[in-house]
Amino acid sequence: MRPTTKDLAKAAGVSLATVDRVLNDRTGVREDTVRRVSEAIEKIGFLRNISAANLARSKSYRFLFLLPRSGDQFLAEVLAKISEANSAFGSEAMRAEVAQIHESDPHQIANFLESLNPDTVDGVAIMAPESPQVRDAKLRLEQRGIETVSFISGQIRAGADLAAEDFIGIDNHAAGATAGRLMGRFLDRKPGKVLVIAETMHARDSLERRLGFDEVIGADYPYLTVLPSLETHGEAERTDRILSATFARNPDIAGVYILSSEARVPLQSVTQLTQAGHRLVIAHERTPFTEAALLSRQIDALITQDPGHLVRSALRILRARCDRREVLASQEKIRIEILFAENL
Amino acid sequence: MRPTTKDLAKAAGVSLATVDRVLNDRTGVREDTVRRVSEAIEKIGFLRNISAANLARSKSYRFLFLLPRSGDQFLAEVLAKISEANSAFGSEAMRAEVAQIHESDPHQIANFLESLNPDTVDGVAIMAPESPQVRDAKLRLEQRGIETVSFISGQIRAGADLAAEDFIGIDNHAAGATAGRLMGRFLDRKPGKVLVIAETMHARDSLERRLGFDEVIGADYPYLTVLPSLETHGEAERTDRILSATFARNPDIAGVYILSSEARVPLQSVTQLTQAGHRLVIAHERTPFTEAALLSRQIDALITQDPGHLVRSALRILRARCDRREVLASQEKIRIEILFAENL
DNA sequence: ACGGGGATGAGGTACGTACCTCAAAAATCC
DNA sequence: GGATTTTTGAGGTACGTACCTCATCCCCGT
Repeated sequence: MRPTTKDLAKAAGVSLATVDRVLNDRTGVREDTVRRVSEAIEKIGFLRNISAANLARSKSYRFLFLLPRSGDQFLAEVLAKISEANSAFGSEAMRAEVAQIHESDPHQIANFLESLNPDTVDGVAIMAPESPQVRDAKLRLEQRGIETVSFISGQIRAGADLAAEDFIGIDNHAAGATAGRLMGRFLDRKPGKVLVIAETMHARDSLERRLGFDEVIGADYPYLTVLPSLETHGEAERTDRILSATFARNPDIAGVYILSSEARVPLQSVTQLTQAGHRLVIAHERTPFTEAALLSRQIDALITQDPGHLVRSALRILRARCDRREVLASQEKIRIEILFAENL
Repeated sequence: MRPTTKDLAKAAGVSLATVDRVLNDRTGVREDTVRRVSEAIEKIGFLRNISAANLARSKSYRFLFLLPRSGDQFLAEVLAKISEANSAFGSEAMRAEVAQIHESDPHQIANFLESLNPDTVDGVAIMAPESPQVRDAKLRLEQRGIETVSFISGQIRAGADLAAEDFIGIDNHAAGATAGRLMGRFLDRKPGKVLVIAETMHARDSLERRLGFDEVIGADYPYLTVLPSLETHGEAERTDRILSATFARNPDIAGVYILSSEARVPLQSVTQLTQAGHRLVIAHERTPFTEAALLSRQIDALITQDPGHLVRSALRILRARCDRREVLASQEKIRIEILFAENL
């Protein structure tokens, strides 16, 4: 049997009340006594029963996902996983809600965060481009007792030694490098051009992917030329236009790297402009669309992160923070997955 | 506030005692009343508070991993993750233990399973080659109220429609196919031979990987010749011998696929016999050794499954079975991961 | 209308922890 | 040494569920 607070009290030679005072950081306990209890905790291997504690406290956790409004399929997957997590974690007294805000306006995001009430929300997972306003708002949230994490994008600095728990998502530089490696190895060893298509290059995520991509190509596949990034702005017409122009000017494009999460618009143009899949295409994120494209060989490889894992990880980390508990780092590491038709 | 049994009783117009009888499948309730309670459950969205239930029952879950004795590094990783899971799930009243048995003797395994006591063990994750004896022993265990799952290897039939919860691990056919795809795309499009090295081809896992590998190579890269599988039996000396002989006879080996989980022995031979990494090497499982080999370019790609995920998945599935709960299928799907130096 | 038996209700205790009150003991101060 | 403050103990209630007992009710067949 696991030792209980009663056992702990006996082992420490104090009463239950004092054990409670020590465990919950209440005042009015001599330092000496605290030490005796702490030693007893070590000695008998006492572990607080969190279920019982939450029951007694009748505590439940309310978390919020702050997501952009943009309607791409990857975001839809994330939303689906959030509602899935809600039913899965339902019996554990956690509830996740969603708020969607225009990502382009840092002020609006900051205002929204400012308006959150610690009585209504225990933690927020924020998916938003980094900006000083949002960073400040996050700090203030934490001061007011609301836990926060950066979700998928918007970390302060990738590759820095920021704790895994502060940012939930992949290292975009590494993701770009992985794309670069695949591109380099899949293409024949002869000169050619590589096209990079993004929704916008203003997002740090896109920049980092591009950087990682270029690094690998530059170092190991110097015979490949990576063209300047084309920006679709999510508009089908514009995409068609600039892609036809680019393909016309560069008949020797051997590979295409679509680095934004919405591959649909650019891929449709690329497919039209290219004969019978003889151009290597690498894209990001698994959605019903990209999955189908992978199976029909319109896409050769997909670099993804698991939205279900992202969501659950965010919830587990927020919850651990609320409980002032450690998380299992290896479980929360979001992997850069590579998908072919074979390992879908 | 989440509805409690009290609310449920009120909503169903019955007493707490009857609610309890219905919820816990006790006898002495009219069918009609059961229906009324069930309807009330739907109506008010009642969800049993599992923490409170386990607390009341003072139930804790004791699970067992039955693993082979063989000391390869992948197994060591699994063992490490089991002890990690023990500390992570410690506060949730689950404990995982390990028993290691010679995998070669189905009788011994069956005997061991037979000896398990439902009072001591709630569930077992079994990693063992399939055999009629073990299959029977599993059935008997389940009859005696001990839950079982196949772990990593030993599933009855891969690709069949067996529920995800019965087998925890990757589809080895797909893993082999993924290796085949990588091999085919990474090699230049010119004739060459591919060497396949296994510890033994008697295991179904190895056979399936080989099958998947051959299928892809045969279909899409007909100019490649896959040599018969070499078996190392885990012996360094023997491996050295047969590999030098094979390389001497086949100077045009362009790629090597090491399909067993212990890549160390064959890789050391391959490295010695090959000049400066101009031979493509694909291996399985991430271990300290293969990781280092990937970084030093002795291995070009690694196909892996996450041991931490395997362990946690096994525990979650066993636990859900004990609680007669559904699992979140998407969380328990073990992915076939592809690793390069870039996405380690 | 009666007995029998199954169905139901009322109420209790327990699980391990949180949080409260009040009294008693111990340490501190002057 | 006495008064004051701080620390500690004892005991209670609560959380949501499980599991137990006993009393009562209703329905059935006769």
